Amino acid sequence: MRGEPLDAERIVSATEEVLRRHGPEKSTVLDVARLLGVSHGSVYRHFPSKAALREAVIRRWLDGVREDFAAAVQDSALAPPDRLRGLLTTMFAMKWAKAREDPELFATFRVLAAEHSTVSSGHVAFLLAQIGAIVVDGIASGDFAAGEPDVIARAILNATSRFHDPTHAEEWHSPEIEAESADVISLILDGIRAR
Amino acid sequence: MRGEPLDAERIVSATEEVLRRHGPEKSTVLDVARLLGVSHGSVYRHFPSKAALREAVIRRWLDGVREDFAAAVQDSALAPPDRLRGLLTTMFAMKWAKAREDPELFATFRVLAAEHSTVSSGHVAFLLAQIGAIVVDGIASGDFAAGEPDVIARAILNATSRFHDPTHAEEWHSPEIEAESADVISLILDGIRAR
DNA sequence: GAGATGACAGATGTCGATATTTGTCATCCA
DNA sequence: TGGATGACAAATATCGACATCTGTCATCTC
Repeated sequence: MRGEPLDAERIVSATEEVLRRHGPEKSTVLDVARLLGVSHGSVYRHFPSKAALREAVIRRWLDGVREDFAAAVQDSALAPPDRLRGLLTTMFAMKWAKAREDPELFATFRVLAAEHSTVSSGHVAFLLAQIGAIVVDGIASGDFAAGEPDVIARAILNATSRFHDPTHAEEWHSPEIEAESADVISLILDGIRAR
Repeated sequence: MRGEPLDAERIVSATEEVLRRHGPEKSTVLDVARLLGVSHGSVYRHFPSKAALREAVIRRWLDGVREDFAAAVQDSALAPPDRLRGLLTTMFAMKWAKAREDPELFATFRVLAAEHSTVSSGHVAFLLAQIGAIVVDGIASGDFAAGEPDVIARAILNATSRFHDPTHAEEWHSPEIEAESADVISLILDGIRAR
């Protein structure tokens, strides 16, 4: 750990590791400094506060999520309705997988996301844009009824919050969650389809 | 308070009052006994545990909510789509009003409801039945497309969780919540409408 | 004797004294 | 001279002694 130059990137990685080990309550910047083999004063040279450091962690984490997500929903040749179904299904499945494979870590990031709502709402904006783009295509192709794409995209995200909002993470353990999400997605697709 | 016979009903009322004053964390059965002017041993003659007492409170509270709700959505002469819109709008408005007019008390009942999930799921079953009845009518009248009423009712409740699930109570302060709920309701109505 | 009481043990909560952490900064050093 | 250090004050957290609460039950009262 020692030797290499100390930059923001390494500090963020160390912070992530400390959060992973100790959770959000018990993580201190002293822990981060110890892990890096430096004094805590050095950490404060790169980040103005503990809050800023945590924000950098959640920002980087969400950047990664967006990257994974974009890769998983490469725009296929499918028609907009199927693309939308695929996007939502993938989005839910990715969240559920993360929440289930490491609930502690997921809870940790949930705390950080709540602390830094600015970063979270940026993430929501990204999801809205992804959905909105498909809605625009669908309206253009005549698959979807005419309407305001932004309003429709928001309604879709709102109607599926139980399946993607981390607030509902506990409910994602239910074996019925997959069937229930499929039913809601079908309901939505019927709702926006052209008549 | 003294003098009258001590029955379960009076104990539940006193408990509600104590919860209202002190909140769920600080409420003790000693407080309840004090308010009633009896010893705490007497309370334990009527309820086997503090948990059972709290459960009785949340049960009675939800009974009241159902009564108010049933009164507010008296089946009108409207067609099923309008009845469904009215039911959902009323349901959300009632919750929002309660959460806003006394957030502390609402939070208290939220804690109790979470503690006693059996009671809560009974409440959900009631809501599902209300929605399901309208769906059945709508399918019969030809307003709604054919389908499994139970599945459809659950999908409707799931798609609107952001607007009725107390987990989202903080978000209900947003001025956009009303417009967003209206958009989701319209999306749902379009989704179940016969083609 | 049906119902209320209060003493009691064990569990849980409170509170102040003590220790740790956050954030700053004068100093050091390569 | 840019970057790291650790002493420091103020804010937070931890801990154990003490107080309160939960649930039981032998006893009392009407």
